Amino acid sequence: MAVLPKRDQIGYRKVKEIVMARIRSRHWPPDTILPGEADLAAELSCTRTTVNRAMQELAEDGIVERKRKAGTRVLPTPVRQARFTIPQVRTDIEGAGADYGYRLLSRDVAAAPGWLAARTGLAARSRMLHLTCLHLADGAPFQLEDRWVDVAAVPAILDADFDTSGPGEWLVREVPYTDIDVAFFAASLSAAQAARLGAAPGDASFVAERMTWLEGDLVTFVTLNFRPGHRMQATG
Amino acid sequence: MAVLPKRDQIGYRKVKEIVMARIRSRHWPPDTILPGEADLAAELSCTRTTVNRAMQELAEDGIVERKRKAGTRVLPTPVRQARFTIPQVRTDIEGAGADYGYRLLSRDVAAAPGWLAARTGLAARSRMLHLTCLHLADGAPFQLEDRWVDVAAVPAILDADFDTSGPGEWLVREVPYTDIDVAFFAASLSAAQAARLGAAPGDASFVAERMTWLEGDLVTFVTLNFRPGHRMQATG
DNA sequence: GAGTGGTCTAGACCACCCT
DNA sequence: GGGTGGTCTAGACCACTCA
Repeated sequence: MAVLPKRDQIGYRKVKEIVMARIRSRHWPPDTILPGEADLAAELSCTRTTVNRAMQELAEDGIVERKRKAGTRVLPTPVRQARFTIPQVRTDIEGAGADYGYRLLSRDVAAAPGWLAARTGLAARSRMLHLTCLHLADGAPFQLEDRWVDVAAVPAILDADFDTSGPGEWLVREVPYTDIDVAFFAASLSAAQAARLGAAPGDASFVAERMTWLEGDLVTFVTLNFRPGHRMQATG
Repeated sequence: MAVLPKRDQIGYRKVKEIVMARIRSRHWPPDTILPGEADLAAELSCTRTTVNRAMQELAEDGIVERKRKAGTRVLPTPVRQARFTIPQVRTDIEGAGADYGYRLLSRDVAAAPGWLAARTGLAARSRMLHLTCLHLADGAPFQLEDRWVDVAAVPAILDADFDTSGPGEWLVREVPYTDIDVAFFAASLSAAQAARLGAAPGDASFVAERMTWLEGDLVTFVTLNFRPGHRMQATG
């Protein structure tokens, strides 16, 4: 992963480091307009291309802001972002060294309920496949999945078999998508949910809610209730 | 933001589109080894540099995997990642169009408790500043903050005044950092927490836990309890 | 050993946007 | 209008890794 500079050439990683150090040391305090790329390139004896790449990454990292004529400005509050891999339950469980298990709880076809249509812009009477299933880690309930799939967008879903593996895996394998919206929140488990997760009613559950889109049309909406105690890690 | 290609030149954005389309249409199914950069460049009549940039971004997006001698491979399950901006409570509240309010609840200096030392690698007797405060939106409790700051790492913290604005803002303004670890989970509110958040004991609260590091040394550890019902959005 | 991606140079034209 | 960043070309050398 780490690539060493060949000789004593200045690379874009080194440029990034130098600029970051100057920002952190307040040599370039917040709101400072940095020297132009050409000037920096001259100072560091490299080409503008190299400086450009470094600065573009700093902009992507939320450290600086760039505008054509205005130049590159140090952001007052680094708008740090964190990334996390979108939870894929089998991978999560096996990655933790546990055995993955799966059970289909229910399957039916129905019209989209009003709340779903309202939130996603679906036509109110859209035919949806509604599935609920349970994912297990080492035999213990881990995550409860409640999923809606638009039959019009994914006709083949009606013929798929979800008795032995979940719809998430099938969808990610078979259906293209262009955008994902994710939200996370906490909710108290209902009696029915708690029973399935082997927890107590009212226990706090970490919930992920995901909408998947293909060119502006909803493909699937899923609510994932994790067993109490689950943590999601991210790094910035 | 959107930059148009100047004439009918092929740009890296266009290359990305073309490759993505071929992957989505199964012209290049999962596990396919793509043609080398030089070949693609020839086919699309552009330089290898342009293809390289496109492929690097696809790799960063989790669409393909690249290895030097092995070439570029289409990932079976796109390892999509989502990003979110690290919560900054004042920005969150004001961004939602509400008035931001703040109250300091407690302030004391103490040795690091055992659980904290164990989790962060701090020396067990480190002197820490321990603060709790409340952030309000339109006058209503929004988030309860419980923060520990290493006095050795940030001596100036003892002289800072947190009566009218929170330690988060002070730290982000005054103290450099290199890494952040974030975790999210759900927890039931204790009676004391619930009273401060104007909620009921046992209500499910969304919790963010953040550790901030400077070159391997802990700067601050903070636990943020959001009022029940709070949602965190992200986009992939 | 040899092929593939990683990165840099040197130079150019252009789009955007502030003044 | 003019300066700054955005992007492309053409060519080169090298590092990594697989066979």
